[in-house]
Amino acid sequence: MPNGNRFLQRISVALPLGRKEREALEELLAHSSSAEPGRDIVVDGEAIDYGYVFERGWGCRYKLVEDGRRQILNFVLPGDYVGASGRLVQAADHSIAALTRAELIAFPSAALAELGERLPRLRAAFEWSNRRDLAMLQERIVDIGRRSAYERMAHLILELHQRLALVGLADDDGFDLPLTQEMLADALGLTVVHVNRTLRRLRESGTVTIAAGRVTIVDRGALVDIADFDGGYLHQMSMPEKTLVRFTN
Amino acid sequence: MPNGNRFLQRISVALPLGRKEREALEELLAHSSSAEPGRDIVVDGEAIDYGYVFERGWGCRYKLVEDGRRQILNFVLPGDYVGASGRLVQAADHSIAALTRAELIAFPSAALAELGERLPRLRAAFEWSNRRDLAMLQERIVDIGRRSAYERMAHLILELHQRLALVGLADDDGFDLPLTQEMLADALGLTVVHVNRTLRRLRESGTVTIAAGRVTIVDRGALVDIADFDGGYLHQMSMPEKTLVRFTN
DNA sequence: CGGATCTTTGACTACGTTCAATTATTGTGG
DNA sequence: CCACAATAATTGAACGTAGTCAAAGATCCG
Repeated sequence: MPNGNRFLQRISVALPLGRKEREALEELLAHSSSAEPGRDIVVDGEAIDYGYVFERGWGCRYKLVEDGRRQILNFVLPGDYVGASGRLVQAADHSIAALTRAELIAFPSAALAELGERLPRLRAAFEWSNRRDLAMLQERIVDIGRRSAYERMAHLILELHQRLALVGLADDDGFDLPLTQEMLADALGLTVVHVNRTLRRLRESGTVTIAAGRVTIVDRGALVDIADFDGGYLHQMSMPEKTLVRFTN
Repeated sequence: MPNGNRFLQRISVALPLGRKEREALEELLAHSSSAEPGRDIVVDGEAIDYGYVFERGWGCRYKLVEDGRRQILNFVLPGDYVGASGRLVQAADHSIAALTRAELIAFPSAALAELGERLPRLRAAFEWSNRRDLAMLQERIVDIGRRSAYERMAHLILELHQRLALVGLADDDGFDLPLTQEMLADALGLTVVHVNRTLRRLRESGTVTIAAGRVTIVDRGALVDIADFDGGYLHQMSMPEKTLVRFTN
């Protein structure tokens, strides 16, 4: 399987790329590498010259506050693009880390922007990716700001399930979750202890089980109810056909 | 003062636009209108054909959860652009409302995208705006997820102060704040009651006073300490000159 | 096998919510 | 311009969700 495939697979859900775009991307590919769990790929405040596609493994975008507390902004799954987009940003405004062993492809962001100049459809693909990130961040704000720990956890599980399903990494009854409870806590704005108790409650309610790195969804309907979940924000931003044709060269 | 000025003023902080871009924007201008306080400008889930610049007045982007609770994602200040960006989204993934009487300019998003096709520098301006929104959302997540009510409030006050200062709507010792405590609560993920108590604490600590629609910053240094504030995320994404020249036609 | 990391549980604390009532403040029609 | 209604701010008391501190199991991994 050639490099860049995961990303192309992912992006194609919203916007099928033509041969021209695919080829250009392949050429652009700077290098692929693998990152150890815990390793920072982008560091908050430092210059950022590359964008990255996670081909395998999980990562997260996060920020630290003064006293060392961490807030995870978003989990990064296989097929996701992170890092520099466009030529606007020179310093990263957050960090990106690998949470598991991960395989990445790096694209030099300057060249990527250059390429976007010539290929509007490719540009649209990245725009789509940005839009999706924005939508997820917004949902996360609602989550943390206005939902209880219980609802939040249910919501996150459903979001991950849906996102993973889109790249073939989940089946109907669950998915592999390579995250510690501390990572969940950092994403949900909770403490580890409370995450643990929340998971127990969910388990005892008979809706979902998390154990041994595996999430088993027992009663999805109940979970959706708890979370007030509507996955629309995860793909509503797909390209309408009317718009698509405009990009066809 | 011609329409679009606030926006041009705002956008120029990051990216001075040339005559060509200015003229194109002026032509594009669909209509300007004013909105009553509380009026929805964009409704979550509905089609969205326009982008809007707030020329005067405050607004917010928000989402509702099932039971009616509201989470404000972000405040919209004079000079800010909101709404459709690019051609990717057809249905809004959040609502936008006027919080005070507001004057807006509407741009048909399709035409805007069209225009962006021809004017890379204009496109970059909107990209900059999106980036900034993203940065603010991220900071809001950290705020709500990992900071206490006290810290959060201090942080919001400093953010608003800085943003308003950039458009000449604040001076060193404070700014006019046309928000009710309920709006603050909805933005910070708190209840009205707790916002009230938090404001009292801040007042009693001698750092900042909020009364009669006016924020008076007494001790900015102390406030920055409380909030762990670094305003970098609000303008770090300005265009470096090296990049700027590339856009000069 | 043994150390480190992660999970789980208990007891206690506290930040923030809820419910309720009172006091400003604002806006509007008579 | 006042009266009255509606909205907003403020405070108290009781409650509950989530945090803190601490310790014991479980699991992972060299």
